[in-house]
Amino acid sequence: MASHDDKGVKRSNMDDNDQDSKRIKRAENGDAAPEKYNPYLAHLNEDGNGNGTNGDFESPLDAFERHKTTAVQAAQAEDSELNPWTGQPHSQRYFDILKVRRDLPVHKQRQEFLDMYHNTQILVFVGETGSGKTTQIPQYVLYDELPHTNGKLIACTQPRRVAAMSVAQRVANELDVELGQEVGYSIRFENRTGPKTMLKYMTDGQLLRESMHDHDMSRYSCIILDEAHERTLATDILMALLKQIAARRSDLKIIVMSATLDAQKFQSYFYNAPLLAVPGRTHPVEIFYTPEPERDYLEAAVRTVLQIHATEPEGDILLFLTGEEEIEDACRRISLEVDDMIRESDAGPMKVYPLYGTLPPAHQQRIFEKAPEPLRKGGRPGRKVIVSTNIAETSLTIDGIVYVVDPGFSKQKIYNPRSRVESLLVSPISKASAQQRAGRAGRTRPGKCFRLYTEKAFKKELIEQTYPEILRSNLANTVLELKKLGVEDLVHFDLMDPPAPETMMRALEELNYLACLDDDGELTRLGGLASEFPLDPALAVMLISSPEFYCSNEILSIVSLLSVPSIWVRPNNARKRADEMKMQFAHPDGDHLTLLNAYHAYKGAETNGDDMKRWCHEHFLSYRHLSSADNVRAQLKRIMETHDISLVSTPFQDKNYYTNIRRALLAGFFMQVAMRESSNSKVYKTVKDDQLVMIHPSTSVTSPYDWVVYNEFVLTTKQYVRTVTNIRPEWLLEIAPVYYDLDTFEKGEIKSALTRITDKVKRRQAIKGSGSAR
DNA sequence: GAGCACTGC
Repeated sequence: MASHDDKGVKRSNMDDNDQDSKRIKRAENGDAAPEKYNPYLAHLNEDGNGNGTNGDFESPLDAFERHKTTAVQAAQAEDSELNPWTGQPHSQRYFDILKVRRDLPVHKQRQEFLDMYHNTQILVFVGETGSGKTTQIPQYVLYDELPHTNGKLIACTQPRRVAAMSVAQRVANELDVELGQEVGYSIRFENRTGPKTMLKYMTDGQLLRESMHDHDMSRYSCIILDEAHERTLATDILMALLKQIAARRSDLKIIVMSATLDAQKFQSYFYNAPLLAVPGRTHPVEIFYTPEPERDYLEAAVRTVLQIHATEPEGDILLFLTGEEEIEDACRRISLEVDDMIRESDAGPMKVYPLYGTLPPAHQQRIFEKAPEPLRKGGRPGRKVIVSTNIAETSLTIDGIVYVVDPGFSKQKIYNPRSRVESLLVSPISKASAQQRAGRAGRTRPGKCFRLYTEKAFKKELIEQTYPEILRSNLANTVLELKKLGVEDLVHFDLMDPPAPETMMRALEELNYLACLDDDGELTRLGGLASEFPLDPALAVMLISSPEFYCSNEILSIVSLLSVPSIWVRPNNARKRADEMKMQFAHPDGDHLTLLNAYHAYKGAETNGDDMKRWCHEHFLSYRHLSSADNVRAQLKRIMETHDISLVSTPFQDKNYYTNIRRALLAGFFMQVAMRESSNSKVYKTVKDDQLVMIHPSTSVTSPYDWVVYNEFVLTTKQYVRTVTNIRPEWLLEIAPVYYDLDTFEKGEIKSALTRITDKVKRRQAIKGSGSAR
């Protein structure tokens, strides 16, 4: 990100300078001059991409006054022959889309929106699905902010990349401009904006990253936070930051957009900002509850789907379950039962589709296939049922769903600051989630939602909103970001839902041990550097320290591989072969080293000119995740280069090649170390936390030493440490002397083991010393 | 001898 961000900063300065000179010129000519005072339009003549447009055109916008425009004025400009932003003739498609846009619920309230926008700095906007807020509001702002007059951009954030990309494309079409020109988007790995860009869709995390180098967000005149009700970590931090920035920058406007449920909360958080609500456009959904609680929700879910198929009219079904295994199981059971139904009672055909995030994209696409035809002419209609995780609640919308089956559970991340463990737990959903799920049935016509819990449970037991991410996460990364963002006082940083003090303390403690924060809580040089990387602090510190261990190239690869989903593919019907393939890459001393071997093999085959998709398939490796790791690696490498972190390797023939890497792992992960309970035991105890753990069975470590460093702690049926590598305990005292300071170490087996080792090392050194003296 | 809800930088 460093390189293109640098460009971004330079560019915006250029624009500003450009703008200044134009502004002066404009002042000389007086306000009426319709001359080309538009820095964006000026490029049309220069860069050769302007299709020969003449920048000297009379735009209806010339008569507009910033923050004083009306809906009528804007509509007239939109109706004109020539595009007011580019001077190009409007296409027929433009007018076709314009007609549709004017039919959106939000359109009726354009003037009302402008009146409010003109009179406030912060505005809360509430619009349900189908209101058109994501595409229209930024355009209404565009016609009022007139970015060509001050060179500042309008930003609209989204929690997900796909949304930022697809909405930007849609709005570019609506404005009849080319994507990446006047309208663009910016997401990790892809910046499709240019010197002419006025409206920029971006991920919330991307705006947060940007603001680390521009604390006032000075490039923007208006920032729109969309889908704020989702309460992502990035959105929560942005809201608190924007509250502060708004006090410093009276010229910055902020719009917070949300679905209805929590609107008042946003309003009061932003000093009782005015609120505008626009109805959505959805069909009614009838809700059914079970009279009695269900003992086995999976069984009940399968039964309900079959019952819908047998008794309800045509229409597709969406069933929400919690995870891959459960979904595959349910799909099998439904398919079997439907076969029986067809044989026994002449039911229509039903196609069953699983849907979850780790499913390859090509398989995900299958859910959009049409429902099957009746088995014979005039037979009972066919339908499809999609069995999905929460991914269908927000990320993916499927048209044609008429029936939703909601057992009321989802897997949620929870964080326990005491044990410092993040884990996934099947938990009851919130009322807001239940409503969102039900809404999925009413997108194309009136639908039905079957809740597999009682109405009483819905009212009394479900919480209103899912807890925001900030309350469910390890905040080490966030605290580091905030320090870099210049937030001095974390305790009084005005977050909408402040996390537990213990979570904050844990994060500060962790960053202090990593030497990212000093004892006064101030950002150190290392901390500043670590915050430049889009990584967890431990990974960043490991990467920054790796040149000292002569293996930064290798650690860079390992860090990238640890930053993407698992590269190992293990299909249910070929587990044994997959495990055998993995053995080819296995390094006896560590899973980190095994990952590295697989990556090197991958790069080798690539250089060989092999068909990489095929190669990966043959070797049971995920092409998707390996190429994504490659992408991450390139980004991290750029950041290392900009900060003069050298890329070095120990020669592969050197006997210390792997030892150096194993030692470097400890530079970041010295807090994630476990010691074997006794020499024959399979049980390990984690350092300082004293958790009893086993090594995850997926490991390739054949003969575990008494000490291992681990990448993650997973809590499932048992407590496991996953991705482990053998280490020598004396390295700990050498590489992390503060954390392993025996004077402050709590009494126990680990302390005594470490004490024995120190003594041994001392003795050895004494012998060596006396030996050389002789 | 297990199993990755979902995002994001």
